Amino acid sequence: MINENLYYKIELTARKIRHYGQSVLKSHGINITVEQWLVLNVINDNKGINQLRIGEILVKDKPTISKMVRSLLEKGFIQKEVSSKDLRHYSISISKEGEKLMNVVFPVVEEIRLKGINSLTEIEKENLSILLLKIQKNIDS
Amino acid sequence: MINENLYYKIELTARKIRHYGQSVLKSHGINITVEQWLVLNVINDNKGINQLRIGEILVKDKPTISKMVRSLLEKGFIQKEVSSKDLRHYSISISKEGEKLMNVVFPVVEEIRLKGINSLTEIEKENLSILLLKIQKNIDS
DNA sequence: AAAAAATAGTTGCCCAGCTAACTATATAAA
DNA sequence: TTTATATAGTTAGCTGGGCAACTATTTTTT
Repeated sequence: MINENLYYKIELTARKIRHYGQSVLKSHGINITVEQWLVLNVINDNKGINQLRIGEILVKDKPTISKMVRSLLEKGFIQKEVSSKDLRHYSISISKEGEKLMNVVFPVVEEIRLKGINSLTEIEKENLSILLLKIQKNIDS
Repeated sequence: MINENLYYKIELTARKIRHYGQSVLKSHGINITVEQWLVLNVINDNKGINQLRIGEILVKDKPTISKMVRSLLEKGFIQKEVSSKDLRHYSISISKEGEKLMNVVFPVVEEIRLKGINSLTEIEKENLSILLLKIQKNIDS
């Protein structure tokens, strides 16, 4: 049975997390997707970052980041200006609107994070992390 | 950092598995997606199944299954006929082409499965499974 | 200095997955 | 029996993510 397949369990868990996260954001009237939140978070941690670097951090490709940056820009949560040093780059940073949003979203994200992981001990979390990284490493090699 | 987030590790692992799986299928000249393979597999295990039930097994919604069934039908891998008992249902089964494909794909899927999981002990796999289900259960509750 | 290669980003096309609204059939209630 | 409700499936619109091909700037080679 497919449901006993370990890969499928990983995939399904990821999907449930995303789904749950999205529903909590929505219930708080927050108008961004989980993925957009991740991008916003990276930009917040790395003022003036360029798109390629965002992609490296989140392990997403250029077109994906391109589109997400555009939608965050349209929503007014970030700023994007051509880098003066190298005209191929853009320098991306959080806008004031974006900062306001971050403050609202942070506690909600914490609520989401706790919901699924709360009942795991530190050791369990560590184990889970190690096992996932082991699988990733096998695949990458 | 986002990369240390446990949710993100689960999500990233899932994405890497899918990506790797897709590339191996492609390298063997197999013209279906990983997701389509899952659907095909469920149909193969449950002759005459209807779409809703496929969705229940794979935890996917009706529109998703509807589209995937259509594309598998267009590729000639499955058959779809209205159920005589209840005209709202379709009865779906593998075609001869589909069976041929299954025979080709099975060993490839096994190769994919082993690549990531091979180095885990039975206990590790069991642990991983338990931890993932625990998270799912927390989220569902 | 001119040609070739590398880099950052965008666009277009396709599939997966979510929501909401819809059709059609079957079942339950009034 | 007619009306309401439940069920199976489809369609449409949106986002995420994958690939390939493209533009526009560097940087490297020759």
